[in-house]
Amino acid sequence: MIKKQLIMDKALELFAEQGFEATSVQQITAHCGISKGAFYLSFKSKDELILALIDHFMTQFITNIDYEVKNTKNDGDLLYKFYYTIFDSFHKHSDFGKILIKEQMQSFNEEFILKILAYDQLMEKVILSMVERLYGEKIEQIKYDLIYCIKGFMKTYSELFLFHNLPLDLNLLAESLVEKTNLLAKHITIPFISTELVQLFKQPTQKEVTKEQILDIIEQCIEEIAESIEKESLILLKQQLLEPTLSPVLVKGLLENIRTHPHCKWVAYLLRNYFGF
Amino acid sequence: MIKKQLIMDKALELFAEQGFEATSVQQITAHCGISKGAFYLSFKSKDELILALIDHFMTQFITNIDYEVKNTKNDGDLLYKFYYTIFDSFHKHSDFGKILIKEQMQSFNEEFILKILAYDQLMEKVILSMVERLYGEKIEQIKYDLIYCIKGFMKTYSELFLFHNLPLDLNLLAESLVEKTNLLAKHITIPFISTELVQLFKQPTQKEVTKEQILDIIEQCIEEIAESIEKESLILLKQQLLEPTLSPVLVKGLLENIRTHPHCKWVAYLLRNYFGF
DNA sequence: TATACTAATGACTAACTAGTCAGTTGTCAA
DNA sequence: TTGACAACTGACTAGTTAGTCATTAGTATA
Repeated sequence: MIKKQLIMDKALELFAEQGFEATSVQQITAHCGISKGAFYLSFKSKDELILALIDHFMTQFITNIDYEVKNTKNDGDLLYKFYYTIFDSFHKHSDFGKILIKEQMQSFNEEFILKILAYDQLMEKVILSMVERLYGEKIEQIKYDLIYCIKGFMKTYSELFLFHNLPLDLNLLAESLVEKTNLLAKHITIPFISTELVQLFKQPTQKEVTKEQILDIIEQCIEEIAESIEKESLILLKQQLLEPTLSPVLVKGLLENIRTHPHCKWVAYLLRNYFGF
Repeated sequence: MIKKQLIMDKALELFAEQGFEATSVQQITAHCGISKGAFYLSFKSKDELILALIDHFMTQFITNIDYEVKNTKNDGDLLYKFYYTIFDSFHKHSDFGKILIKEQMQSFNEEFILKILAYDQLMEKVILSMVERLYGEKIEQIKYDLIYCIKGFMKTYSELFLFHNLPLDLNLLAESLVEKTNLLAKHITIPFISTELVQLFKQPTQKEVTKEQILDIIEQCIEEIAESIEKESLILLKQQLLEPTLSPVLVKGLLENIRTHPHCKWVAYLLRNYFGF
């Protein structure tokens, strides 16, 4: 397990520099100081490593944003916190950010694209819920344009510091983008992306996660982590999922317990959605 | 020469699908119906092919936009024409557009990155001149933010139709983005990208093209193209470059003669800048 | 028809790749 | 000390890659 993490860390560095395909398993193992065989004890294949990386960071990423959005009570702070969290994550995990921007689309492997696309749509969902909460029905006609503008800001402004490592004033960046977003939200009259247009490319993916799938993931999580409050909470949450007995406030408390544990973030996100928090 | 074009066309299709590295020379030659040896008669290496592709499309691309911007007399149409031309080009050369978005940064080869970066800066220069002409000194403080927002629009909105091939209403798209751009230009008060910040990452590249370099390129161009008005014009322009004798209006006419010829577009762009049109 | 030249071929090399597996090492418990 | 077991190694296979070059096909001129 610790070895798996080592490989993922070191591989990420190389991928960010050279890209997936240009990086060989040889290079990765050399960079880790382990043998080729040891690599294949942790991962079935090179592809599995890549998928694991995507899952690891994207779940972390979306989970953070989603939590921030859902738990900011004051609407006035919401956009600011959104941008701040986004760029803070990008900055902290700049290696993964580079990969994401670089390799975001059809690199070769159908599975990668679908995975990244699915996560991209989750992110859109989070942005959409934020936009709707902030601006209400007034922006019904222009909400998809707004989402695409926000995504545009995220892309161009993150490149600015991902690829030239400049000193970054996160506070100013967030404030600046909040102003831009508010401006667009208040004054756009000519939307380009209609609801019909969105339907046209939203057919695939977007499948709901079933209770059984969540149970599987909890199970896996329980095995992975050591004896702790998080583990106890997970076990109780699993029972709650099978047979609801606890009151909502208790469940919410249990979710708070596991919220920050790196291995539980994704489960926490799924459960929050499942229980309707 | 005709074979070179064939290889570039067919390679582009494969690159757009699979990326540079995932596409082998074998695949390219098979797709062209030629032998491996024949490939190496046209290009010294696989890298040379890629560089040639970048040059071919980027020069075409920037040249088109630059001409459109410089030759639109009415400021009211300028932004509209800019967006229209950009997305029209992206749409027509969607294969190259995909590659550009995908592979825009450090894929592995230092030379590619520098090339694309240099063209990117040329594009920024064109956008900057347009923004300054449209909004004047009012936007002095926010002009770089404006450029980055425009680039953000270009990125997100082009992905929309590059990767899901939807029906595209170019007119509506351009109008919609014109409105957004004007909104931002008029109301932004909190810029993020200061002039100092720009200086920090603008050190490399951006070298001016010398008269001698232009002469070299003209020479090459004259050899490449058949006997024609374009060729005659080129020869006269070359003489003008060595020894200015013709009046500006005549030079401008000669430039008009070569403007649309695919092999001369880049030369025309360089000469326009050199003669100050 | 003979000659000279260029265009084109594809088997070949050397260097790489992902993935395997027989064998070695290290670490425990008995 | 012995035995059992898991962790680990790196030479190995089978395949792909970019690039070369002796050979051949095609064409134009004398």
